[in-house]
Parts: sequence; C-alpha cells; structure tokens
Amino acid sequence: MSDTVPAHRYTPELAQQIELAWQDRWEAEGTFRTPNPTGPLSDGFERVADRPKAFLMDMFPYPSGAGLHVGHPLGYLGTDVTSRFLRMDGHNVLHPMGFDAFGLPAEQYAVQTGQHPRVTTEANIAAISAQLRRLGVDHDTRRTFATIDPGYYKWTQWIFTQIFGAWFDTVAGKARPIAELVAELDAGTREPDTNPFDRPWAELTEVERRQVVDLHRLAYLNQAPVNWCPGLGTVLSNEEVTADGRSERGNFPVFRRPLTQWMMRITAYSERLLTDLDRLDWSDSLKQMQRNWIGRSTGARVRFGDIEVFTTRPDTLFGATYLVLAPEHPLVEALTADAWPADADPRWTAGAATPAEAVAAYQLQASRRSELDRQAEGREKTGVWLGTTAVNPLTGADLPVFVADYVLTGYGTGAIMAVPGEDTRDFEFAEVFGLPVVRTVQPPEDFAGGAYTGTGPMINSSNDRLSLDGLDKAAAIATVTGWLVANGYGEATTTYKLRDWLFSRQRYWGEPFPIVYPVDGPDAGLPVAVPVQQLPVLLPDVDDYSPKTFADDDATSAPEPPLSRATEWTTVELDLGDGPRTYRRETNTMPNWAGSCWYYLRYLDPADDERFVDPELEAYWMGPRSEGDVGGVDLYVGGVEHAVLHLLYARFWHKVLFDLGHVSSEEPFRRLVNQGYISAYAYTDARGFHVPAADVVERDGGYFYEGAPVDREYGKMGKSLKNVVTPDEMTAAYGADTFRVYEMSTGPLEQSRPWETKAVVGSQRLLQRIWRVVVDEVTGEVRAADEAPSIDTLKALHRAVDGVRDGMTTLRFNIAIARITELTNHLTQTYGQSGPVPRQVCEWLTLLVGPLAPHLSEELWSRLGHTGSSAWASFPVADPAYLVDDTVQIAVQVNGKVRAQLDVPADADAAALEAVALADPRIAELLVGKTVRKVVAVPGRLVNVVAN
RNA sequence: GCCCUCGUAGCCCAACCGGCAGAGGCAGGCCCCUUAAAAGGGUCCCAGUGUGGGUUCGAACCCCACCGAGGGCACCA
Repeated sequence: MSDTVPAHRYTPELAQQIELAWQDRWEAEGTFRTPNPTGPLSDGFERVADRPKAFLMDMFPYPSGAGLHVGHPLGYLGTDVTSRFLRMDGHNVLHPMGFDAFGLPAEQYAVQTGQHPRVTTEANIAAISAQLRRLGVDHDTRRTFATIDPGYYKWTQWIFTQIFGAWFDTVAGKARPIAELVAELDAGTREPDTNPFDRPWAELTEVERRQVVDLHRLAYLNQAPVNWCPGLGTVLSNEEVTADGRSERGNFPVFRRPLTQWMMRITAYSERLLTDLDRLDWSDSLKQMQRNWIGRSTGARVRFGDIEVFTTRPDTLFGATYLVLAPEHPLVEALTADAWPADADPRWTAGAATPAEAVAAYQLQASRRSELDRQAEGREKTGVWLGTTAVNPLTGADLPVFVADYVLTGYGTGAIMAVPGEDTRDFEFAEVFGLPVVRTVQPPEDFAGGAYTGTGPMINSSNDRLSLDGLDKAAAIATVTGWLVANGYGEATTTYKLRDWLFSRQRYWGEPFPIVYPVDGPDAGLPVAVPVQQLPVLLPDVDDYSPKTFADDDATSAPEPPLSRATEWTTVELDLGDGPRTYRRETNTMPNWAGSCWYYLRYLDPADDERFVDPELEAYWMGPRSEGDVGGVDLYVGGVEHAVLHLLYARFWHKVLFDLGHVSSEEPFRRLVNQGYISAYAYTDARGFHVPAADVVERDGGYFYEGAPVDREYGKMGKSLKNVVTPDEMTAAYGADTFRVYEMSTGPLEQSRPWETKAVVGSQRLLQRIWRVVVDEVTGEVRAADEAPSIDTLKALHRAVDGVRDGMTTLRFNIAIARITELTNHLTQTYGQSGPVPRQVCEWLTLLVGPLAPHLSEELWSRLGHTGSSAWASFPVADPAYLVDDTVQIAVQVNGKVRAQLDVPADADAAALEAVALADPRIAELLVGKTVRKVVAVPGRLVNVVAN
C-alpha cells in the first residue's frame, strides 16, 4: 500500500507540487528577466554588467493545432540547460522564445475549422506557451512575440522598404541606398546595369528613369517564368519546390509560368553567402547543403554569333556539334528561320510546316508541362531545330541550333554548346536527333562507349590557330579560355544555381506589402513604398480569406490574391509627400519566411516602436567580438530541414541590413546546431492498420495489441502512426524534471534517438536518489551537516564537476548526467539512506543538477537554507588538485598486447616508466631470448615493449 | 549518379590529441526490504567496435575499398 512509501520521498506527486510552486515563484519574481544594457528592459543591468553576454535561442515554433509532442522540446531543453548553466557560470544570458505564426498551415487549419486564422493561431500559441511553461524553461517572457503581431510586422514591412530602397553595387560588392544610385546616374559617373530603353539616362523621361531605377532594386517586380502551384493557388520560391517538381507543402504539381511577381535579389549575395560559410561555426553537413544550393561553378561564356552559352568545359569546344537554347530563351523568336531547308532531317522538324510552327508548338508544350512531367518521361530528350545554324568560333563549322527543355532558363545564359562526346545529356540528345559525336578527350582502352566524362589527354582539338591536343583538362581550359578572350569570343566566368527569391504569395495569412501604386497620372502603376510613419499596413479583415485554388493540373489558371477581394482596403487615398492621391495597394502577401528572417533581432528590443532594434542593443548582443568575427547569435538550435530555406533567407536579409548600416554583425547565427529527431516505434495489425502504440505489449520477443500479434516499425512521431507521446503525459506521470533529464540523457543534442517511455523511470530513480542524499525521506529533515567530506568523496565530487562542465559546454548532456549519476551512486553507497552528509556535498550536488532539473534544484537549495534562486548561484568549479591521483595504474604491453598492470607515481616520466616496466618479473620473463627493439612509454598511460 | 553524416553489448549511448573498449541508463538474472505485489536499495550478466585491406610500437579513432542506415542535391551544361 501507499503508506509503506516514506512520507518525504521524491514521488511524481511531490515533483508536481514542487514544480508548479517554483514556476509560479519564477514568474512572480521575474527570475529569468534578462536585463539589457540600455532602454526599457535595462532594470537590474548593474547586477550583470561585468558578465560576458550569451545569446541562445531556438528556431521558434510554428503553433499548429496539434500542440507539441515529446520530439519538439529536445532542442528547447538543450538551449535551456545551456542557458541555465551559462547563467550559473557567470554570463548575462538571453534565452527568448517567440512564435512563427503567419503562413499556409495556419490558414489551412483555419479554413478547415471555419474560424479566422488569428483566432485559431492565438489559441494555439496560448496552448504551446502553457506547455513550455510547464517544462520549466527559463525564457524571458517579456520578450515573447508572434510574427502576426502588428507591432512586429510593422518592422518586417519596414525592412522590406529598406530592401526595396536599396540596390547592389557590384563594384563595392555591397548594397547601397537607391538614392545614391540615382545621384551617380544623374552625375554621369555611373551607367545603369540594365536599361530597357534605347537612350542614355540623361535623355530618359522621369517615368522612364523610375522604371530603370526600379529594375536595380533588391526587391523588384519581375515578369518571368515562376513556380505556379494551382493546387495551393499561389506561386512558390525555388526552395519550396521539391526535386520532383511538387510543392513542399501539400505535394501539388508545380508549373513554370510567366507571371509578374515580387523578387528579392538574393543572387547578388551568392558569393558572400558562400564564402562567409567558412566563418561560421556550423556543422559541415549543413554548410555543404548551403554550398550545394548556391551551386557555384566556374567556366566560360562563349559567343557563337549572337548566341552566348555558358560551359564549365570550354576545353571541349572542338567537340561542340550543335547548340541548344532553353524554350524560354529571349533569342528564340529572332533566330527562328522562315522556312526549313529542302533537305531538313524529319527528326528535327517535328513534322511542322515551318520552323516557327515547330518552335511555337514546342514552347507551348514546354510551358504546359509541370516540372514533374518533365522528369516522369524518363528524361527522353525532346526538342526542335530552329532551322538555323551558328558558327563554332574554333572550327568554323556550322552548328545547328535547337530549342530543347533539357536546357534550363535562368541558369548560366539559358543556352549551351552541346558536346555529345563528353556530356551524357548531350549524347542522349544527339542519339535521338542523329547528330555527330566528336571525341576531344581520349577515353581509356576499355571504355564502353557513350559520353566520356572522365579525364584524359585532349585529342581532335587542333587547327591552324590553336592546339589543345595532349593537354590535360586544366591546361586545356586555361589555354582555350585565353584564346577566346584574346579573340573576343568569350571570357572566364562564374555562375550560381541560386536564383532570385520569389517573394510574393497569393494568400491571405501573411504580411501585406508596404507598397502602393498610383492609380492616375504619368507614374500610374509604378510601385511606391509606404513611409515608416504610415506603417504597419494592417492586414484587413475579409469575409473570405480562403485562397482561390484550382484543379491541381490546371496549368493555365492564374493566381488571384484574396486581398484583391477586399475592395474597401485595396484603394486608398494617401499623402506621400506630394499631396493626397489615390493609390491601389499591393494585394500579394509575403511568404511566411519573411517573419523568421529577423526575429532574433526583435528579441533584443521587443517593444520598440521607433526602430526595429536599438543599435546599441544589437551591438551588445550580436556584435563582433574581435576583428574579423561575424558576430551573431551565440547558439542557435533547430531542425536541419531549414538548411536552405529559413537559414539562407535570414542570412541574406542580415547582410542587406549590415550593408545599409543597420546592424554591426555580418551574420545572424554565429554557432548553429541541428538537434536530432525523436522517432518512435509504431505498430501495424494484420490488416496493415496502425494500432495505438501506447497499448502494445511486448511478450516472448513479440508484440501484441489486444492479444493479437502486431508488426513493429520505426518512424517519425505523428498522428498517422498513432505513436504520439506528449510532454503533458510525461509531466503528469513523472514531472517536468524527470522528463527533462530523460530527454537530455538519451544522447548528444545532435543525435537522433528513439523514444522509449518505459525507460523514463531511470531518470526518475536518479532524481529520487539525489533527493535522498539531501533529504531524509522518512523524517523530511535535511541531512546536510557541518563536517568535512573524505578525500575519496572530494575526488568524486570534483571529478563530477569537471565532467558535468565538459558535458554542458559540448551539448553532450548525456555525459553530464552520467557523471552526476556516478557521483550520486558514490554518495548513496558512502552515506546510506539517512544520517548526516557533508554540507558541501549536498550543495554541490544540488547545483550540478540545477540546469537539468531546475525545480528539484531550487527546492533542495531552499531547504538547504538559501533564500535566493539556485538559478543564480555559482556553478561549482573543480579544483585540479582533486582530479589527479598520486599513483596511476598503467598497462605494460609487449608487442601491443597487455601483459601487466603496474602502479606508478602519477608524475613518473617516460624513462622511469620504462625502467619499472622492464624490471617487472612478468615482462622480463616474456622478454627472455628476445631483443628489445624499441620501448614506447607514454606517461600516465602505458608502456609498450617491442621485441623479437 | 554526385555529395554529406553515421555503423561500439538485446536497446540507447561513453571512450581526451591514435594509448588497457565501458561511464551512465533501459531490458534481463540474483539478493535485501515486504504477508505479497509495486516502489525502493544492492549486486551480477552481456560486446571487442559493419566487412576486408593499409599506415603505426599501438587503430573504435587516420587512409583505401566494400556493405548497411539516414540525409542533401540531381537534365544546373
């Protein structure tokens, strides 16, 4: 019966009481309020003024209706433990949390439930906030906000106007205010990078100048083929489309369709985004993903008459036997011949009467095909001939020019020189169309045929002006590139796979653009930024916030933003400095990545209505720490799935803000760690349906549900697998501290791991034993006594401190917990279950476990007679004197095999070790009749005698 | 196809800069406590590091190849 349980045992019930009480007290006392050096949140800064700062954060959650399962808090607890450790170890720690709340899922959930997205989103935020509070995390809740708060998105919109108001100076390699561009154009010290008009700047009308300037902005309107997803009713960025041509969210087909959309000129930052990766403390795999996505490749541009191609293999130019343009290439129309020649190959003409007909039909077909179709057709090469040829600048040969969809618009120049001898894709095309293959790289003897993409000496690459024969690849590239430059046929160049970021969405639940267009006048339709005094542009309430969606495969449909239906809102009279005028508002909204691009900055200064962040606060929390340091958040923890979305976009915005002088840090996230995933077993019955995993029992090596055998599988925790475990269930059964310790004990933070509810009891037992060291569970008396610990106990104590610090600083909390467990086991054995325990032992144990089990730590600290919070007590420091033994046991090996164990003084040097080892009778016996060739002695470790 | 990460007891995981493979937990066995069970305490058990080579006095660790798992990219010229 329960009356046999000691009255003062640390049971789940007691843990609950303690936890709820301390959570209330933390809130009431503002224990985790982090003071800023200046401004409205600076109360109490004196207390921490001389401490180093530490800014830790998680990727903030997207509040879905399902709430958190036990997988979500893994990262949150990792930063929480680190935050608490650093605070105890003398840092001024900032550990905030917010909510990413605009975007498709919230909108879809709202449509399903028939409620306004703000209602459902705010309810979800409240639910998740309660879950987080119950876990005992030390967030400074004064700094919490959601991206949907008008006070926040006002500044998201303002940053947009900054990007809109800037251009990228390729000479300076940085963004500058657009006014400086206009000034330089007016002064004649600079020519426009792009100018669609035939006349120079000085001769343009004011409206034409506006149009030229608009083409230079970092946020610009562009008509180009974009990813149109009829199933979602919106366009998407490249990052949101999967490799098989579907929407990442919803898995709908995506079509390439020319539309006018807002773009962000992230490509201007390709090189800096790439090279600055080297200055970040991120995992190699994550950096690699960004490098792949940016996709730099070096090569040459080569001109074949009017057609300019990009190639990474200019060395194979002698083998180029035809050219290919992308279907959307701007020169296609102009280059198309009037008629086929009499002897036109029927394979090249697609049976059309004229080249124009063939090309038009092919272009139409290409535009209607989704990205998925393009790949689904087994990559069979298709295309048509333009009826024209271009001259190979090296061989003088006439090369037929094709249009084919295996060449992509927007990469390189959208045109290629085809070298079927050395390129697999070109070879496939050449086979279908009967085009000649010229080998310019010598394949090995046993080469099977087809395109040879390996290395070898150049062949068939000579004429009277140039010879590459016999050269290796690098030398051939250098030679031919030099020749092309010298003769005006091309130049060396670098291209990137990264495309500009498509920034507008035809959805309701997002930040409105701070952009209006004059309705009348000569400048009608040209975009104008809404000035900061008139921000935020509030998202209007509308009757129907659902997007206009279409049949999944309706490629010809066109987007229709829900805001365009809010007629009261779209037309507005404003005075933007030139008197009241009528404007039409931009009705697209921003993608949900916008709000997460800068939220880390807002934590620093969450209520500021005058600026997006106080520069002094940015410099304090984010600024570079030394010459060449990029600055940024000291530890950012989140899932790897954001490798090329959020993390790339946020870096881009941050660099723009840096260039414009708004922040002092060059990068947003100095150190980034991807926490592992928690997976769980799931079970299927004989029909293949998932059964509730919680009710499956293991017996005789098999698994059973309601008596019937079931099959076990392993996967992500989720509703469909019926294997969800929530933190609420765990805190109800064991308490938050046990849950925290369990999650942290299962491996290093980066490691993915299985969830095992039945193993949680191990962490419960550990906390019970720690409690028992400090509190007599029968009497409830504190056991701390004024006596000195034995030398053994001191050594165990200091060793534990050393190990726990190591685990905490390297995010290997499992090691920290193991050291605490060892210490606890030592103390349990030494001091039993009752009677006095030296006070230092009680206090250090209490503090060591503090970051991991903060409520337990507070309770014990308080019972030990302290009035302040243990969260602000100093973390114990190990004395190195207790970490070393006077004597150490070393192994003596003969030829690498351990043959003896010897106790030697800890400070014995190599010579002494060697002498002792060779003098040992067992070793001496083994060496009889042998010659000692070498003795390796490593002080403190071992001796290895090599003999034969 | 290319790139990245990772393979250590039945399971999750430790092992410093290349130096005696085992810290911790789960599961399992036994003992104590208990009328009994649970809870609690104590104690024991189990691998030679995916495979095959190489470097080294010495390899879980470094190198090569292969196998397996997970992830990223992929008609990017």
